[in-house]
Amino acid sequence: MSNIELSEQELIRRGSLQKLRDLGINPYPANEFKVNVTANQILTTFNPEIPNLQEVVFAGRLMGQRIMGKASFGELQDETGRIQIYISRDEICPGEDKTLYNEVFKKLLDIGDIIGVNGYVFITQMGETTIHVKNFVLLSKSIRPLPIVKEKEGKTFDAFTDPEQRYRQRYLDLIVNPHVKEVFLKRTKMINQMREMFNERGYVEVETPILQPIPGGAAARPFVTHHNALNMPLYLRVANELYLKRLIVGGFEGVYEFSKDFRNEGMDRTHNPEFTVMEIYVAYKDYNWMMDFTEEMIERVALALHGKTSITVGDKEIDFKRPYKRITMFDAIKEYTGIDISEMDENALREVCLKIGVDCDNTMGKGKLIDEIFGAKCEGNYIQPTFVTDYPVEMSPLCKKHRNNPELTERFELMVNGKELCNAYSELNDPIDQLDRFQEQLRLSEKGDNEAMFIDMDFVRALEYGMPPTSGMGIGIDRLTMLMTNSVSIQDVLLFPQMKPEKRAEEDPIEKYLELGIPTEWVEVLMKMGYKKISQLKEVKPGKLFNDLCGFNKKNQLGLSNPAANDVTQWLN
RNA sequence: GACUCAGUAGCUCAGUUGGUAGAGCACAUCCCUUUUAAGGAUGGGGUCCUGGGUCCGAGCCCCAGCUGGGUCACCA
Repeated sequence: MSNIELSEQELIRRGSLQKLRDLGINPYPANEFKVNVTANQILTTFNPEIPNLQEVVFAGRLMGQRIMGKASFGELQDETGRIQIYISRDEICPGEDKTLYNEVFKKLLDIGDIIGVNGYVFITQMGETTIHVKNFVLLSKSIRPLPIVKEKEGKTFDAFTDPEQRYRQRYLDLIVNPHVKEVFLKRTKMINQMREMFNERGYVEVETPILQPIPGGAAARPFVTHHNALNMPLYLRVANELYLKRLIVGGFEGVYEFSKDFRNEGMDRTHNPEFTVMEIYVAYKDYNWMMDFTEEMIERVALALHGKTSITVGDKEIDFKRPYKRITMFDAIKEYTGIDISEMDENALREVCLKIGVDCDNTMGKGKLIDEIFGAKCEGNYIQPTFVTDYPVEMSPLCKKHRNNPELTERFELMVNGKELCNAYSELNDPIDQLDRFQEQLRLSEKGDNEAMFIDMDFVRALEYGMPPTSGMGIGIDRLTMLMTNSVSIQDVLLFPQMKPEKRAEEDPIEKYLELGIPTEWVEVLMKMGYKKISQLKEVKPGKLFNDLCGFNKKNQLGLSNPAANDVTQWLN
């Protein structure tokens, strides 16, 4: 980047960088810097009566500076928080040479620089726990100014809030918005809790293919890619269900995976094209067992994160204390519409839809119609955790038929805050039934249902060898994190949410300008003035360009010697 | 995908029938020195998202586009 593109503050910082080097200070030293304490440890353990922490070594990012002649204060931020530092000139510079204080600390350090200090901890007259610095060393120079966020009495000033910048430059968000880090620490803690619980029970964490020849296990539009050596299409997985069940066939009796899945669909507050799902499969269990297991898991997560089961989500209070309400889908529909659909056929259901104002069309089968009614009239009402069970067979091609009713399946979804959080089955292990269901999906697909599943014949073959009765459950980790951290957007629980690429203005390479005989220094000027392409340049009159160039030179005090009007004319020919 | 709101200094934001581009913080210079977002004084800093149009004149009005937010639709 040429200097002409930089803001004044960036230029000043680059100047400071050079001055530091001139003073023999390496702004990016290589050696290890051994700290022996964190900000949080200092703030929580310092006791002025002992006193402890009299030889601390600390490193962090300089987030504030209050310079006052012979003595200064600053704030350093490490992973655990912020701590004030106190620096006095004559301690840092005991001799005649006061450069380290007057120049380096006061002028050449900037907010954002990472420094290491050693000294002792004390409490100022104002009652602030502070490191009294005996020495400091620059560990990394920051040449781009940070947004300055200030806080007093819980009130935030000049908060860095632009969502676009926060998501695109998450590193910046994390530096200046400490509460953001909390969300991600909770996310990790949540995942660790779940993993711990599964491992305690002897279930095995596995990894299954992300690149799949058949994108099975869910009905969703996949991302497609191509393998060159095999010359075949491959799909990013939309689910890992069929692979985990193959492992149950292979003799594992409990397997789980935290799985990044990919769906080529719309993006909004609750959908990102890549997202995380935890799926677990346990042999010799059924969906009733899995409901108990799921309750236990979620209650455990809530307790680990909040120390209690009742959590505020938006304007609602949600209690994750088990047991959760269990209701069949038919009863749920009866509860909210007053209509008993349990004996109805497709036509009767379509009439119900018309009567209660639920959109439907002729491509919809029985299962889809029921799903629409449930989605429109019931789903949003389940704020407290509720297991909705026994879905119609048409909607659940991988799920075992209900032991008491072949039109239903042994499936449950856990609804929380009006949305689906978990999905679980007594897994279908009858290979002949499975093939029938896949073929039914194919028929639905031909009928126009673009959400129907692909057929995976190898999976059917695996079932033919015999899969033990198994229950499986999948839970959206991003959605669970949103609930547990009271976040309204999936972007707030993903470190790097998907964004459209930043648009960069097209520009011709410098060589093209040089070919026209334009000197390098003037190419930079032209770029800065907005002539990013030769074609733009060709459209302007030489006289105007000449005037503009000289004017720009003068206004910005570039100190260049102006070209001759004739030269400019030559360039444009 | 539809509708809607927004984009102005490094950050947060003002900007009056359309008439010389503003504030606070940050930055620079100087003065002061144990301060709690902000000591004092002075100063520098702008592609008003981009491209068209209307107009004597556009940050402002009109059209198109880009990026983002919100609502809805879609999302077993």
